[in-house]
Amino acid sequence: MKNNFINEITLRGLFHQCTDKDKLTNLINNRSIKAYIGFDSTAPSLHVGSLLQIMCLRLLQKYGHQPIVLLGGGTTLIGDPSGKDATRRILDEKTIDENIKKIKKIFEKLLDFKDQKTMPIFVDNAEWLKKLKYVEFLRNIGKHFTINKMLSFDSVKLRLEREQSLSYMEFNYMILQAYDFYKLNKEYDCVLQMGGSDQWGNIVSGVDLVRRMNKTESFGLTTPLITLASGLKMGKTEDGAIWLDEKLFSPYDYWQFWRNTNDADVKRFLKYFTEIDTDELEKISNGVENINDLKVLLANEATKILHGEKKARESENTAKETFEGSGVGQNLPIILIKKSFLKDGIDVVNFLDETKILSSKSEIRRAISENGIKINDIVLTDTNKIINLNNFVEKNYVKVSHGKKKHFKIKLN
RNA sequence: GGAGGGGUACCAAAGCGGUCAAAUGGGGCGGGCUGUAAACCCGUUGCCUUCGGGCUUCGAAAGUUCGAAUCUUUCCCCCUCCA
Repeated sequence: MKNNFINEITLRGLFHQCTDKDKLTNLINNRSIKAYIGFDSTAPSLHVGSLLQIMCLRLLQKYGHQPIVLLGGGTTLIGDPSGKDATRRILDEKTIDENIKKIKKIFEKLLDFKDQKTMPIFVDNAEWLKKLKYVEFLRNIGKHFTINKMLSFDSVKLRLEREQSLSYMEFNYMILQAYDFYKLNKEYDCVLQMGGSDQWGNIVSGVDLVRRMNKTESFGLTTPLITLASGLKMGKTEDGAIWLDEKLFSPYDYWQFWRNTNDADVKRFLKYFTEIDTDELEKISNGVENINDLKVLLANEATKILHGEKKARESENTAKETFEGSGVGQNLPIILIKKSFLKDGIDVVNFLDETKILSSKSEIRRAISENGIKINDIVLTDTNKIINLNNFVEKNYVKVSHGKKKHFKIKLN
């Protein structure tokens, strides 16, 4: 029974909890609604950690509802204490604005803009938050919040229990987020706020505030917190972030990320991150002999959603050529270096340094001594090997590999 | 405002005059096994090097000393308790 949004997210395992599931189900069966999710604008791109929420928005559109994407220029200035041990780095407004612009572009790829009725609405809460007057705000909004209750929310409680400081600024975050919902409810008739389960407290506060201020019922719905089989949070590590912006993380790398999913996670991820019908999925995963085929399916579908069909195919082919044949994948990242640089021949260390594949000469030497560098698929052992124009005569590129998975084509310009 | 504790590499955390480019754990990277998986095992993890070494790092600056992450002074930042 996938006749509505709630059923489908439930089947896909995206449903965690809802303020009133029956009533909300009833509502969405009767009319098209608007629902919002707020996204952090602390980085110039979203990463896979936000993807689950975005999938929810896509499903929302599928069932004829309209998503509101809130890019939190206002709340980002404050910093959400949820799930954070320490105070976040506070960004300046200019950076946040730039981030918002870039993040919008990503949504343009991920959401559907064709149908006027379900076309996403972008809002920036800086618009209203920055205009707030303190005393007025305290009198009108602040009176609806009790400290007693606020202290009971996990985001606050945990910080206090661990005796980690929580600034007054951060403490106010949930009020501002609640205020966002109130505003969106009032001005856009937005009746649903969604988010990760860590947002529950903030969301419920919003639902409460809407009831008190606008005298209407609104709903909150959360998705489960996705952890990997390894226990790690998805896409959360600082340097290993899987960015959705292709400038930061190429489609091929993105494809590879999904292709390398842990066995234990594949079936779940197919439900979360692809839009293959759940019954269909059941059949496919039961019928498949080699789990790697499922990983390829996942990689293809997930890449398709973000980068489009063509990029997905290209990535698959490149991967096939690179890993299954001894050939060179067509779409391996290409690195250009100046012809003049090689004119007189140069030792590999400097050659590799010029490609910027590794970040220092020490690292290059180390990699070579660990047998981690291949030139045209031959392990490089000699640090003094000379690379010159002759290496580019036969083919117009040299293939350089770092480890088993990172391959590059070096071309001259 | 008063009293105390602290800032060490990507992160956590030891070191408290030389043997410290800095223990250990996590993370990262490479190798092995394998299935481009997990688990496990091994190596590696500041920069440069003619591979002898050289150079710059332990919040910032100045100083003591033959010699400082370690001692002194000033400054900046963080935390805890009291008012």
